[in-house]
This record gives sequence, structure tokens and C-alpha cells, in this order.
Amino acid sequence: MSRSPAPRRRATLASLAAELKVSRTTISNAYNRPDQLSADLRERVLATAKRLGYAGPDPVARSLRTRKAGAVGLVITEPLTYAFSDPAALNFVAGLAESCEEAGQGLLLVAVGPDRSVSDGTNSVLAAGVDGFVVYSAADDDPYLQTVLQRHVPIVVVDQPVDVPGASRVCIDDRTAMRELADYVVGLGHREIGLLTMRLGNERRVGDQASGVVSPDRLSDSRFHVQTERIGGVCDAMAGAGLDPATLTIVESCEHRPASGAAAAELALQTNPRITALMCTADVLAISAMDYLRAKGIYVPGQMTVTGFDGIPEALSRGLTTVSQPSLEKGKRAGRLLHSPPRDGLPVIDVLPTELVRGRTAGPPV
Amino acid sequence: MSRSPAPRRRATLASLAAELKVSRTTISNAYNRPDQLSADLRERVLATAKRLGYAGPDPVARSLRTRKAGAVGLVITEPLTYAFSDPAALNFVAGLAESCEEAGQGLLLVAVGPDRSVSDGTNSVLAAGVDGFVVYSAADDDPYLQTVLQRHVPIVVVDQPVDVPGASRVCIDDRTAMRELADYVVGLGHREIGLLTMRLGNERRVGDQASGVVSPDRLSDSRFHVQTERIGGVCDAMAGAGLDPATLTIVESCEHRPASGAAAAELALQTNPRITALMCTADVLAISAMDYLRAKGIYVPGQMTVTGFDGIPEALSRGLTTVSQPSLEKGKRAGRLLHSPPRDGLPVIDVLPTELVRGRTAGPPV
DNA sequence: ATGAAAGCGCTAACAG
DNA sequence: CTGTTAGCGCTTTCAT
Repeated sequence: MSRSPAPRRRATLASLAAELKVSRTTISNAYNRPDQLSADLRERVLATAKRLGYAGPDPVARSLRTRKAGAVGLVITEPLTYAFSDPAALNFVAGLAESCEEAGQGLLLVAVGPDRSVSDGTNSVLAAGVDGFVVYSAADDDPYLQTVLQRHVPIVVVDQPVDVPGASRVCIDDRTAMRELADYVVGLGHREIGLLTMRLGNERRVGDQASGVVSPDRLSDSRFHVQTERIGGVCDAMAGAGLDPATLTIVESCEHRPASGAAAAELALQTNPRITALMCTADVLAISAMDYLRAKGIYVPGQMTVTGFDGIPEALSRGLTTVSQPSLEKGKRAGRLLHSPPRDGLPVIDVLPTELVRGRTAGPPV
Repeated sequence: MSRSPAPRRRATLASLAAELKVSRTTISNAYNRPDQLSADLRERVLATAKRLGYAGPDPVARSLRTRKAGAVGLVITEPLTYAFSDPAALNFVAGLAESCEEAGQGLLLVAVGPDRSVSDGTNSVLAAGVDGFVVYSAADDDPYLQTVLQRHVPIVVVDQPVDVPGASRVCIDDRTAMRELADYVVGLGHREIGLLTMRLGNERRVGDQASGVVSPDRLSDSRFHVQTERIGGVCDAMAGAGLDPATLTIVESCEHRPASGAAAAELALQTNPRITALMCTADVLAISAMDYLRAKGIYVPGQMTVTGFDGIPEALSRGLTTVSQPSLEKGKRAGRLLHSPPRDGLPVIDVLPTELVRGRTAGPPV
């Protein structure tokens, strides 16, 4: 009864101890503190473990005991496929992954499908066994952000200008960066400007509704501060040049798909045919918009100025005039803030630098 | 003593129960089986929870009890940054993430840095609280693969032609796919062929050693079957055309970086200047090789035929002659195999189709 | 509809 | 170097 070679029941640390007639501590030590027992006792333990098919201490039980999960959770409010289609977001994830790898921590991509109810028991934010969370670019009122806050674990928010109490924050100065870019565009002489932005609300419109002209109300209701700050930067620049920001044609793209920028560009030009510059809050929008313009035979920058934001490789290689931001570094910093938090335990605000890239897609208006 | 609003100690299910003078079962039910108690008792529970800052059942403790972690682990033997730089690998991850999202499961990227010792207690493969693992393109003798096998959890291996006992498998027919491509190249008249491959061994050479000509011994010792199968496909085609596969110049690229293909191409052409076709086991290698050739003023396909493997978007848009494989679908399948395993519990082998893409980078030799 | 009791598998003092 | 003693926080029969 004591040494059946194929126990029907999964071997545990306790069963190993019983088999070897030693205490559980000894087994535990064999795995966790090899120096605490003689080499050959350890050998015997490992050999018996192998024979019994014992894979070592159960990670979950250990987590429960030590209160460490060995992983951090990443919450992205977009469908994960978005995170994998925008190089800027992807680079952020890569940076985060890199810092996790360095720290020997896992990175748990938390499933946050649009349809998943927030409060039900299967909520994966609540179900995630992690030591902390990184929340990427959520709206202030995002229900998942609220849930994460409830969990009372360390949190780092990224691209979330508004303060989240107790959370550290990694971001850039979106408003100033965009303002510099807009200053440049306005300085070139543009007066009628179209502004293409990502979604401003938590609801998800699709299909025909995916793009829409943004009313002042919707803009002021927006809870996506990254977008509104960038828009604000453009408004600042216009106001600074004596232009009325209300003349800006803002189009929102709710779906984030490769062709979203094209649809938004079309709507913008349709809404105001006198537009001479299309500014976009993301390079992916700008690139798609340029594809649209090319298909329409509208030359950039001859007939239309186009600008982006992010500085993704494709944008840079295509000469897009844009703002370059250190997405990878954002990810690394976010991870580091979680893995080695500041001594004093106080939240940190880490504002990373950006750089205006004067590419080849901006010129004077016709 | 009973209703202090800010307990120094984290609230638990038990403390809530004590506070409300109900049993733990009731609290548990309030979260997990709302229909098992009256609506207003449930309200009271939730209200008290909020007051005490109780975020709901601890995920780790629940995992221990229920033996479910709500997440699957992904083990990639490359540094994670590789997974984020090769679109083919990335697409696979995206597909896997998508199926996890659908299933409401988390996806844990397991840290498998090169320097991390396999057997130490901090081994993140052992530390991961997951319900199953996906192992992506590891060598047969990869130590992490062995570790994962020990864990006695469901496993799906991807791009791993050799059988792993008890594991399901998602793959393509690398050998046949590459053979078709090589048949095409040989059919064009090429006799001196260079073959650029990813690393064939577990050790990691860097810097000057990163690229190297592959000896027959090293080839036969290779444990990366995806690579060796693709190489085998080329050999098959040559043999089929009456050519001696031993004349193939095989260069291995151990680092996987954007410029790796260039270095490998240079070495191949240096080793055998009569090469008229460079076949690559990955599109990223081929693209980098093409960049190198362009820089050298060598025209493709006029002076050099180049082929790839994977069918990543950039390759397709650049007209690369290659084999297209459904990377995203591989990820989805792998996930599904874990989330809803076949009834009979038997391992599944899922061979996905590939397609020969006759692009614009292959032509007759000069 | 609610409660009592029995662990899930492990680690961490502390004592020998 | 090894064993004893207590839990970590939760779910789940089985009663009531």
C-alpha cells in the first residue's frame, strides 16, 4: 500500500513525504532550499518524486501560501486582436513582456472581451492570479479598471492622464506633443483641418456606425483622455494661431481595423471638402487614410497634408509626419514599476519624452 | 471590534461571514450561486463587502480548491521579444489570444529567458498556475518542454513534428510544403542553391558566431524539426531532380533579429559565389536577405532568386515567392484544443494546409 | 435557504 | 539537518 508505482491519485508533497517516511518540510526543502538537506537525501527525494510522477510543489498551493503569483496581469480594454494589430500597442506589450522576462515573472493577458459581463463570477480580471496589474489605455470609467482597483493589488496605469488613486502611471504628454505637431501644421498655413481619432466612448459602434462626426457634446463626454488630450493639443494650436477650434472637423473611428482610417478620412472629407490637412491621433489611422487618398488620386503632401501619432516603423519608413513616442519603453517602465516598486511605496508618475518627426507628408495647403 | 470600517488585515470571505454573522457558505454563494440565497441577503453581503474592501473570493484560493486556474500558459523557447518581432509567431500568439478571449481564459506568457535555469524553484514554467500549456516550436529536447511534460497538465504542441506522448499537436506539413517550393525553384533551372535557416540547436551563438555554415553533422543533430523538415523538403526536391543535396549551402542564423537574414545571405554567397537562388525557412530571413541584396546592387529575381516561408503580410506585399501558412489559425486551433478537448481525451493531430505563393522574386538563373 | 466540517497542497515559524 | 504545528482562503458535500 505504501509504494504502489502508479498511484491513481496525483502525487502530492505529503504523499511523497509519507512514501519516504520523512516530514513534509524535508520535501519542501528539497525543492525550495536544497542547501537545507543532505545531497543524497535530496537525490532520493527527487528520484522518488520521479517514480511517483510528482512534478514538484503545486504552483497554486504555493501561491496561496506565499501570497505571490509570479505573474502580472495586463488588462487591455480593446479586443486582444487590436493589441496585436497596432504596432504601437504591440510594442508596448513587447516592452512589458521583456521586463517580465527579466524579472522572471509571467505576463497574463487578461481576457476582456466586449461581451463579458464585468461582475459575473467568471470575470477574468477577478479570476486572475497575479501580483499586480498593468492597465493599458482604458477610459476613466472603464468597468474593468474599477474591478482592478477593487482587487487591492499594485497597479500601473498607462496612457491614462487622469489620476487613479494609488496607482503609478506611465505616460507621455499627449497634449503638448500634439500641440507641437499642430503648431507645425498650422504654421504651414492650414486653416481647414480634419482630425481623425480613435473611439471616444466605451460603447462599440460597428459597421456603418463605426465612423462618425464628433459633436462637441460627445467630445466633452469622452472618457478616453489620451484621445481628448491629443484633440485638445490641436485645439490649443488653432486657438494660439487665432483660429476657431470649433471649425475643426473631428471624425471618430470606433472600430480599430486596418481600413478604419480610410473610412474616417472619407467621412471627414465628405463633411468638409475644404479640408487641406488630415491630422490623426494614431499612425495606423494616418496610414490607412493615406491609402485612401492614394486610391482617390489625391497626392500627399501636394494636395493633402497627413499627420499621425506614435512613430511606428511603417509610418517612419513611409515618411509620415508624426510624433514619435517610446512605446517599448513605456512597457518596460510599466513592468519595472510593478516588479521593483519605489521604496517609499508612493505612486510614481513617469512622463516619457516624445519627438516631433517632420516627415514628407506635410506641406503648405494648395 | 466587530465592525471596524478599516480592518488592518485584508478582508476575507471568513471575516465577511463573521461580520454578518452568517456562514461562509452563504458568502460563497452570494458570489458563485446568487440563486441560492435571497436577493436582499445577497445585497447585504455585497454592501458589507464593499464597506470592508472585500473584492470577492481570492482567485488563488479558489483555484486551489477548484483545481482550475482559468488560464493557459504559452511557452515559447525564444526570448519573448522574438515572438513579438516575427509576424508569423506573433500571428500565432494573436490567434491563441483570440481563442482564449472567446473562452474567457487568460493567456499566460511564460518567461523563458535563456539564462533561467530550468530546475530551480523560480522556474516560471513550474510556477505558472495554468490549466494547460501550449508549447510553440521547441526543440524535442528542449528542457522546458520536458518540464512542461512533467506537470501532467494538458498540452498542445505547435510546429513540433515529433510526437510528444499524450500531447495534441497543431502543425503543417513543412517538408511537403518546402518541397513544392523547391520543386518550383529547381524547375526554374537553379542548380546552386543557398538555404538560410533559423537556429538548429538549443545553444545560442551571438555576434560573429550568430551565422554559420551548417555541416552535415550539425544538420543531423538538429532537434528543431520544423527547420530540418523544411531543409529536408529542399533536399527531396533536389534529389528528385537528380541533384546532389550535399551541394546545398546551408547557413544557420542563430540570433533572430531583423538583420539576421542579411548576415546569413552574405555568408552563404561568400561560401558559394555561384549560388543563384537563396531559399529561406522564414519570410523574415528572406526579407532581410533581399534588403542585403538590394544594398549590394544584386537584382531580384534577375540576378538572384529569393524565397521565404510563412506568408507574412510584408512578404506578400513585397511579392516574395513563399509558402503561406495559416499562423493565426494555428493559434486558434491550439487554444481550442485546450479549451474544449476532444471527448475521448485522445491526442489530436491537426495538420493545417499551406499554399505555394508564386510571387515575383523567383525566376530562371542568370 | 443556510450552516458545520473537511480539506485543496503547500510553506513558515519554531523547536529539536 | 529534520519534524511539529498552524494556517493561506476558499468550496463543497452533507445536514438542518
